[in-house]
Amino acid sequence: MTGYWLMKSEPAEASIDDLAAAPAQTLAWTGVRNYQARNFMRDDMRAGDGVLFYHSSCAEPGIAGLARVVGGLAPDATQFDPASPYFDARSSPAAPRWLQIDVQLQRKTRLLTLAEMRHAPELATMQVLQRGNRLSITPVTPAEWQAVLARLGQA
DNA sequence: GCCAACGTTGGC
DNA sequence: GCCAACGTTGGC
Repeated sequence: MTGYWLMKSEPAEASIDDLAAAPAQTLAWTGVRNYQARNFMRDDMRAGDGVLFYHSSCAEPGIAGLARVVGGLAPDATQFDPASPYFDARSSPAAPRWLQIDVQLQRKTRLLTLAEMRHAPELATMQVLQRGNRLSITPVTPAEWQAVLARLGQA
């Protein structure tokens, strides 16, 4: 049973092009500091799961590419680094609070903008579009995944 | 830069 | 356990 996810990243920090340029086109997804999103990584995300790579907090927010989870669940290294903006003084290697997981590029797509997503009736149920949603990782249903691929012309 | 919405913190 | 204050997210 393959799962599907939408993962938000600020392109100024990690864009789809950064993912494409990374070794093995794989990045450790660090910086998640929300328990619900962390629990998705810990409990529900599996190697092989599909990922919609979403650019947030930028001029043109939207889905910028497709990726997949490739495993590598581990304590998020940035929580122990005092120089990192993601440093968490209340975490410790003995009892890490935050996790990272490895994500590999599948392919870059045209930008499916947030505006277009909001106008697409078949995407209206997507959690990322719900009012007040702030989660950086949200589950995507198989129907929503297929609808996104269809809209990208890559079904 | 603004602001709505949400999660977390901490006093009680 | 409640809830007000605060900080963060993220679109606009």
